[in-house]
Amino acid sequence: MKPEKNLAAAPPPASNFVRNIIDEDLRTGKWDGRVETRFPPEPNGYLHYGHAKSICLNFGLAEAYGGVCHMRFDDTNPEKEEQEYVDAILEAVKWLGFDWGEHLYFASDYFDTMYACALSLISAGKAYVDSQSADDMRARRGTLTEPGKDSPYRERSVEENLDLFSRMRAGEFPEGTHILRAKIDMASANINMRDPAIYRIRHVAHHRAGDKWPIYPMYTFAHPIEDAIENITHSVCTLEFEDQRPFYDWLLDALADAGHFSRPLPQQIEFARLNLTYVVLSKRKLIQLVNEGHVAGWDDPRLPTLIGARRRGFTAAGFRRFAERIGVSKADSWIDMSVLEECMRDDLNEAAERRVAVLDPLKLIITNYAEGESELCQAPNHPLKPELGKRDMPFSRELWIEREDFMEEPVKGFHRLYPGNMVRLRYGFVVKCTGCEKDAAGTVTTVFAEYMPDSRSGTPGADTYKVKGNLHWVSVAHAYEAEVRIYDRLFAHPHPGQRREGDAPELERDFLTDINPDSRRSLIAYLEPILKDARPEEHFQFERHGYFVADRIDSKPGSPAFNRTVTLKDSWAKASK
RNA sequence: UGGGGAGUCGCCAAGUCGGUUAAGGCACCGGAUUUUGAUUCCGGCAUUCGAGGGUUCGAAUCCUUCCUCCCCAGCCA
Repeated sequence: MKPEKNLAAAPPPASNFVRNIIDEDLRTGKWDGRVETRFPPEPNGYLHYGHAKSICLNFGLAEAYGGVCHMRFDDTNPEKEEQEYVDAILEAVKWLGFDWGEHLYFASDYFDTMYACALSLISAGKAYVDSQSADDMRARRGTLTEPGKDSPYRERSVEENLDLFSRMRAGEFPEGTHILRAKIDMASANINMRDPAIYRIRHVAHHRAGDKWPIYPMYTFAHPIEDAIENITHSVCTLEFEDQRPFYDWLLDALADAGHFSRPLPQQIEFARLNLTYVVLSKRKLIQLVNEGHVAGWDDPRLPTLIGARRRGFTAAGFRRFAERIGVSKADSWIDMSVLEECMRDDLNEAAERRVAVLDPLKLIITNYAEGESELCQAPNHPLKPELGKRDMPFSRELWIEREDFMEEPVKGFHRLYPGNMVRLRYGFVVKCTGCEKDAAGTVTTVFAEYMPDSRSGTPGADTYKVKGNLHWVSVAHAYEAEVRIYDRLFAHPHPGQRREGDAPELERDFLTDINPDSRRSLIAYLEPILKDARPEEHFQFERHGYFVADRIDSKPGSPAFNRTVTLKDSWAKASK
C-alpha cells in the first residue's frame, strides 16, 4: 500500500453533550432504547448553512442511534408560509442525503388536537381568554426587572372562557379582540412564563388547512404538542429557546395530567446555532440581498443558502463533514469560512475527477514542433484512483498556458517558465523556454520554447529530465472555449456590518458596505476538449486551480458553463505574497 | 440593575459526581514523498483551563467573589 494513495478517512463521530444525554437515557432505559428527533423548519424561506448544521445534527443523531428523524413543517403562522418553500426545503434536505421515510409531518395537521388541548387547559383552569388590546397586554407584561400585572380578564370563569374560545374558533370575533393565554404567573422572573399567548385570531387562509381555521396556535404552544404527538424523545433546538423550556415542560405536564399525553414527555435540548465568518445568515439580510439585487437570486452561488451552495458546487458530503468537524455545544462561537471550504476540498479531492483548464491564457509556441501536427497525450482522471482510467489530451505546436506561469524576470523561488528554464508540460513534454514577445505596452504576448521529443510522459526515459516546474496547458486548436465563473466570498469582512476598531462612535456600519465587489467574475476560458461533455452538476478539479462544477442551470448539452466552487490550497501564492 | 445561558491552544471542541504527562479536529510550523507549489505521510504545537481567593495530599473539575459575552419584554418562529 503506497501512502500517497491514502484517501482522507472520515473521523469517528465526536462526543458532544447531546449524545451524552441520549447515552444516559439509553442507560436508564427512559425511552426503552428509542431515539426520535425531528427537523422542524417554518416554511417561510430557503434553508441556509445554519440549517445544515441542525439537519445534520438531528438526522445524524437518529442515524447514529438507529432511531428516526421526522421531517416536520412548523406551519402555524398562515401569513408567512407557502407551499413553494415546503418543496424547496424538502428538496434541500433530500439533497443533503437524509431520508425521513414515512415521517413527513405538518403542524397544521395537528390543529384539531391543539384545539382540544387548549380546551382542556381552559377546563383545568390553566388558560383564559384575554380581551385586552395588544398594547394593554404589553403594558401589563412588566419589564425585565419589574413584574407584570394581572389582566382584568384573568379571573374569568371556566364556562365563560370556554364560551369565548369556542366563539373565537367559530370566527365570531375580529382579529386582535381576544386571545387565549396560559395562566401561569405574571410576576415570574422569566417573561415567557407571564401568561404567554397561545392562540390568536387570524382570519387568514392557511396554505394547507385552507380557511378551516380563524384561530391559529402560537409556536410556544404548538411546538411541544407537535413533539408529544410524534413521540419525539429529544427535541433539539437553538439556544434562544432556552427560556422557553420551562413553558415547554409546564405545558406538556399539564396536558399529560389532562390525559392527552403519557410520560415520559419529550425533552427540549438547546445547542448553539452556527455563526460563520464572511457571510450573513439572518433571514432578513438574505432577503435584502436578493430583493435589492446584490445577488442573482436565492440560488446565487455566493449566497449561503443550500440551494446556492449546491449551485456553487458545494457537496452534501462536504456539509456533513463540516457538521462533524465543528461539533455541537452550547458556547456561542464563530466558525471561520475557511473551515467549510476545507471540508469541501476534502470531499472533492476524493470525489472529483481531474481536468485541465487555462483561465488566464498566454500563448506558448513550441518552435521545434511541426506546424499543423498534433498528437494525443494521456492524463489520468484521478491520481488517487487509477481505476478511473485516463483520457486523451491533444498536444500541438501552439498551446495556451496560464499567464502567471511565465515570468520574464523570475522572482526568487519561482520555478515555472522563464527564459532558459525547463519545465514539464504536465502529461506532455518537457520544454525549455527560449524567450518571449511583447507588445508596445510591454505586456508579454507570446512565449517561445523548444520541446524534448524524448520526454513524453509515460514513455521510457521521460523522467530523465529533472524539472521543478509542472505546468498545465491546453492546445489552442483543440480547446473548448467556455464561460467560467470565478466565485469568491460575498463579503470582504469576516463580520459584515460589525463595528471595527477605530470606527467613530456615531458610525453605524451597514452590512452591505462590506460586500466584496469582486465576488463574481465571469471569464471565457480555454478548457481541454473533453470538458465539452460535462454533465450539469458534475464536479471536477481543474488541476492547479481548484474545484469547479458544471452549472446546473446554465449548462446546455454540449456547452457546459462552470462555476468555481473553491480554490486549491496554494502555498506558493501564500509564500510569494 | 430581573431571569436564562456560555467562557479550555489562533478557530472549534472533549474532559466537569477531584487523582499520573489537559483528548481530538482545523489552522500553523518543520521534514519526507509527489508529473497538481495540491493530496498523502511523519514530527512539533496549552506546566495550563476568563480572573482572584479558598477547600484538598491532589482541582479545568468542589466552594467563593469578580469580569466578559450571548439570549429574553411579538397576538413571529
